[in-house]
Formats: sequence, structure tokens, C-alpha cells
Amino acid sequence: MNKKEVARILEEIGQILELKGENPFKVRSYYNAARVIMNLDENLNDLVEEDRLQDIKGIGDALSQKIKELVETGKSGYYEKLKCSIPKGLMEMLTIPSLGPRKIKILYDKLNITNIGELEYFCKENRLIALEGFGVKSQRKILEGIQFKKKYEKRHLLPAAEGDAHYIISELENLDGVIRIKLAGSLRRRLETIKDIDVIIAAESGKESLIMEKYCGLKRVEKVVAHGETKSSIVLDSGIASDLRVVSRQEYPYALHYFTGSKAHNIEMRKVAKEFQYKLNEYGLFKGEENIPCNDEEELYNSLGLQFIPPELREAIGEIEAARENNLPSLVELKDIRGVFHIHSNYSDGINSLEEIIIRCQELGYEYVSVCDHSKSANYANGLSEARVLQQHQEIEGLQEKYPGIRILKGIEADILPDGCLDYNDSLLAKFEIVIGSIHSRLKMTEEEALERIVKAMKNPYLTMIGHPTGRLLLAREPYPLDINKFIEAAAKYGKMIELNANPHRLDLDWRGCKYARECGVLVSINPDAHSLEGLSDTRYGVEIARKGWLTPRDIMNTRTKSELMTLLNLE
DNA sequence: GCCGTTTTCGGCCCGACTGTTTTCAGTCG
Repeated sequence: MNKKEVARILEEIGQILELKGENPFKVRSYYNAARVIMNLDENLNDLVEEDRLQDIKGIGDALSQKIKELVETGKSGYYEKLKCSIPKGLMEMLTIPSLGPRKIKILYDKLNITNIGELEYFCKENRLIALEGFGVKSQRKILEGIQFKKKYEKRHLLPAAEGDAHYIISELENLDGVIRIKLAGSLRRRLETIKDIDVIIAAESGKESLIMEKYCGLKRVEKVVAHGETKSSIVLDSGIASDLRVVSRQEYPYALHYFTGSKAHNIEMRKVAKEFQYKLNEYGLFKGEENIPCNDEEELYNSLGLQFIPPELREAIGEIEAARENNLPSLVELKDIRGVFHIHSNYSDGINSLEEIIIRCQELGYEYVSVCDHSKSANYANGLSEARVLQQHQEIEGLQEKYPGIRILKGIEADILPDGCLDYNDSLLAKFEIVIGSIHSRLKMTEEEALERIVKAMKNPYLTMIGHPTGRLLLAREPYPLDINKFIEAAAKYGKMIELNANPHRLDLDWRGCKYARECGVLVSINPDAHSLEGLSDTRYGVEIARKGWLTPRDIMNTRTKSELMTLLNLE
């Protein structure tokens, strides 16, 4: 069993224990362990084999036993038993807003409600209002929650959330009394999918309620979930929820930090504060009654003996320790990108011509570009036959003469066939300067088959990099099973690069794998996978995810200068 | 269930909002 599955089960154990009314600290230790395992740099199997699980902070005697059992046998007796002890539907009830484990336990104990369907029925029969702790309002809220869930259970991709966030910010930023306004939450941390949009405002005293009213009354508000003096929650017509917090000028840095999260990062931060005998919350950093003044987040981190931690890194996966040792990476920025690979032209399924793409890339200031169309097996995408490859190469040579300011590399996105072979013979592959190998078909594979298929492709000397390594489509298609660590180790062994596909539907390699790639010395290439000129701007999402994965410019292939790149690829 | 150089027992992050409550519990982030 791999770490993702282990983490999921630990998380589920935490939820079940919560529903059973167990000690909340015990519950937390399972949630914590799930997160730690999920973000593990090392191979979980190795840790188990070498009996080193307990070296991990947060994993003790009991948890290491259970994790060992899960990894070795794929099962956990404790979990199986626990799972049988409550109805399955209770877990799903946890996803209804305003309904948590305590109330669900009451509903189960008193009314024997075991799933959402029954709950909906009991609400409509007005059976909840008789229960202690429930009333007319909470019953109605639960019913609304069920309807709401049916309509909007999804998370949202970065671009959608970002568009709505800009709408909110632009409507509020010029209001009287707004001193500072900023996005917080997972959007600021650049998580690949977003549940809601968090906005923090520093406001002049006395202007708070007007700002709140404006926010709750925005044209695109479909529903006001909560409307308080310092905090309100709305849902926009797009189905995306948003929270606004209004604080004073002095509180702003602390509030911004607090609401940026992640939750796990905040918990770690408060522990650090405690080491200094301080108390940290969203209003300040306190020594007794006295606030330690900070003008911005940077000063806040410094007050706790830490380097400033960029929001992308705040996931409690080692950033605090690194900041303590002044050892945070200097993260890559969009301006570091000097060229792009993996663009589709109208030779395959893109809409623009080679020349249009080259002109735009030159406008963007790139030193090199590689259009990588689909290979012949990709019938669905008008993949290039051998003859059309040669035709395209001829056109590229002509364009290279016409546009000497930008180096045009002959590239291809070659399908990795089910047997691990690339989609052309070696003599044709040798004519390319960039070969991206990607899996597009026969996605149903076991973990072993997937690794074997990709490793075989990596053994091909003409392959430059592996494209979108897990094939996932965010919120739409699960990744095929692939042991990312073993994959990265193989890339290191065979000297291959790994694509970080910057399309916001993919963002694959996942940021959680970037850190390990860096540790293994594997270069990551941030590729737009553009099918139009507009798609070129997706590169920025790739940069953001690379930052989240702790990558510096030196860890990225396409931050290289043209001459460095030529050396790297053994080209002229 | 985890953790520890004041501790192997007794802590474990903190506060707003809501609803059902006469002082608080549950949920959420």
C-alpha cells in the first residue's frame, strides 16, 4: 500500500473516532499522521523495512504498528473493525456544512439516522427540532446544507477561483475605509484546487460594517451564509464560497498570516510562539498582555526567529525548520523562465501556426521555444505521421532563418505506447531536439505496470523528459497509479527531466513530488502544454506550483540561458 | 495517540459565529 492510501485510511480513522466521540487529541494524532505520511519525502516502504517509522515526529508506537501493517498487508485490523462499528453513511454526513461529528452522533444515537437520505427525510418531518441542541433554524440549515451539497460539492480550479477573487477585490479595494486588502487561504498558498476564497481587509475604525454590507450585497452574491461584524461568508453565483475578515490596521499582518494558513502551519507557528512564551492568534503576537508589534508578515516571522516563509510553502512539511535554520530555498519566479517547450500547433490539435507561436514567444522575451505536437498514434489529436514530421522540420528550418533571435528546437510529444516504446523509430526520434514522452492511452494500469512502462520509455536515449507523469485531470480524472518517488529516482538514474505541466487542469508533476525531484537532482521543466497563444500564459501556474514544491531557478530546466540549454541537451 | 533536559503523566492552538441557550456547545477555519 502506498503512502497516499495509508494517509487516506489514517484520515478516515480520525473521522470515525471523532464520530464515536473519542478523545479529540487522539483524533488529532491520526489527522496529523495522515498529513505527515502524505507529505513524506522518503519512500514509505523503506521506512517500514528499516523500522524507522517512529523516527518521524507524530508517529509513535501505536501509529507505527498500524502503518506497518497497512504497508505490508494492505489492511489494518483496527481500521476494519472500526469501520464496522458505525454506519457508512455517517461519514458522508460530515460533508454537510454546519454538521459536525458531535451533532451527527446525537442524530445517530437519538434518531438512528445513518445517512444523508434519512437525514433529509427526518428534517422534512420536523423531527430534529425536538432534539436537545437542535432547533428550527438548525434543522432548516441542515436541509439547506443538503441541497447546497447536491448543487456545489466541487472544489474549483485555480483560474476560476482567481477570476472570482479578482471580482471581489476590485469591488472592495476602493471603498472608503479600506486600508489594505489581500487574498488569503489556499488561493494565496496556490493550492491546485480551491474550496473558497478568503479575503482580508484592514479597515479604518468605524468603517467595518459598511464594508461588510457592501461585501454581502455584491451583485454576484447568491447567498449570505453568515454576516458578522468582523467575519462574513457568502456564496457567489458561480458556486464558489468566499469569506471576508475585516480587521484593524494593527491586526492586519497577524490576520493575514492566520487566514493564509495552512491550518497545520498555524499550529506549528503557535508552538514556536509558545517556545518564546508568546501567544499567537489572528489579532497579534502577545507576551502576556503586551502585543509585539509587527508591520507585516516578515516581521512576524522574524519575531519568532524565523525567515519569512512565502505563502506557497506554508504546508507544515518542513518549512518552519528550514526557516529556523535560514535555509529556505530562493524560489523560482516567472521572470526566470527563458523559454518554453510543449506547445501544440495546428499541425496537431493546436489552433495557431508555427509562425504565430514563434512570434508570440519572441514577444514574451523567450530565448528558445519548442513546439511539441502529438505523435502518430494520437489519432484523436491529429498526431503527426513520419512524413508530416519531416514537413514540419523543413518549415522550422525556414522559420529559424527568418527569426534568428529565438532558437527554435524541433520537438515532439511522443506517446509512450502500452509496451513502453516511443511512438517513432529511433532514426526519426534522432531528428528531434526535444522528445517529451507522455502516456495518453491505456491508462488502466497497476502501479507496477505504470512504473515499468515509464521506466522503459526513460531508457530510450532520445527521450528528453516525461510529460504529465500521472495523467491526472484535476477534479475530473484520477491519476493512474504511479509511485512518484520511484519514478523520480528512475529519472535521476537515466538522466531524464520531468515535466511540470502548467495547464491548470493538470499541474502534473504534483508539487508534493517537486521537493523530492530537487533532492534527487532531477531537473523539472515547466511546460505550458498550450493549444493556443493564450495557453502560453498558463506557464505562470506552473511556476506557482514549482514554488510550492520548493524549487529554485536552478532546479528548473527552462530557466537556463540558451547556451546553457544547448550544453544540457548536447546541441549546437 | 504523541510527546518530553523542569515532565513517563498530563498536557495537547485559538477565537468568531450561530443557535439554542440563561451561560454554553458545536462548527468552522
